[in-house]
Amino acid sequence: MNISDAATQCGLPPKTIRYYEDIGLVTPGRLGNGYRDYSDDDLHKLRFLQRARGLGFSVEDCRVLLSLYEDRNRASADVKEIAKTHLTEIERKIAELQSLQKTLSELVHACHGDDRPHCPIINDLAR
Amino acid sequence: MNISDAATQCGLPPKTIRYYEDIGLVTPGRLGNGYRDYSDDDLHKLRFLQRARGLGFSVEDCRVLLSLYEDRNRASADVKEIAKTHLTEIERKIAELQSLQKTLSELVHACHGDDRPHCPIINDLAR
DNA sequence: GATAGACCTTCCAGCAACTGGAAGGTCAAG
DNA sequence: CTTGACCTTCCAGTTGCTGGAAGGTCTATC
Repeated sequence: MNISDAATQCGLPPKTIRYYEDIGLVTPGRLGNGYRDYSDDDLHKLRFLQRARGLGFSVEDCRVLLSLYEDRNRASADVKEIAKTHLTEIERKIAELQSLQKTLSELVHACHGDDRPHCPIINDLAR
Repeated sequence: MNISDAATQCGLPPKTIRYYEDIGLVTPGRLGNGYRDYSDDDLHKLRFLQRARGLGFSVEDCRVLLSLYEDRNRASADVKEIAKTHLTEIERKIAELQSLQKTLSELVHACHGDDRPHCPIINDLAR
């Protein structure tokens, strides 16, 4: 299967799929004309990557997850550890954004938003 | 005032301050020996940038906010518009992260995390 | 005056994870 | 036999810094 069909199947753009090959995540075979040729196994890995990236795992996490995916003797503890660490990071980011959201929404509410120069947002930034 | 003192005053690393000069945000004067010399006005701008970046505004937003900060005839509506757009974006990110958080915490809970290979996390990624 | 250490300068490279575009090869249809 | 849609590689750009190298300057001490 060529790259654009593979792209359609896994939901990743061809550019991204080539990039994943560059960094050694999924290396397809090649046809005589030099075109990439994706096997079912390659497609499974690409879909796996698409899902894992969609859940916000870093590409390096994905690399490890992919190797665990392929390892029939993996310990689920290894997978869980990565996911837990990632989850903690997500929760940290949520808290950080919620704090920004609170401050910003207060400022936005306090600002009249008319044609006059007085502006609590600017005043807060300048304090 | 030299760059490392300015850095202490505004809470930004010297490298970042130089970078802001590179991209035309705050351009200090120079002493005879070529060293940067930060005025009070420069310091106000740097502190403004530090706050605005801390609230998650992009550097390009900061550039506009800084020009509004310096514009005595600004309309507060222009400031409010930028802040509102940014706020919306933050709220979008929070929602996105909360969705990831929900999915991931379910998966983490479902995974035994022992030395056996069975793993709901991997299974979900591979589905 | 020499020297050490702490500054300062510029410039170049790299991070994450792609994305866009150029230049050129290949293939199927009409 | 040409058109258009693929494919290939390679290089550059994105965001917002950050690290490091190579070299100049300043101050204190010996």
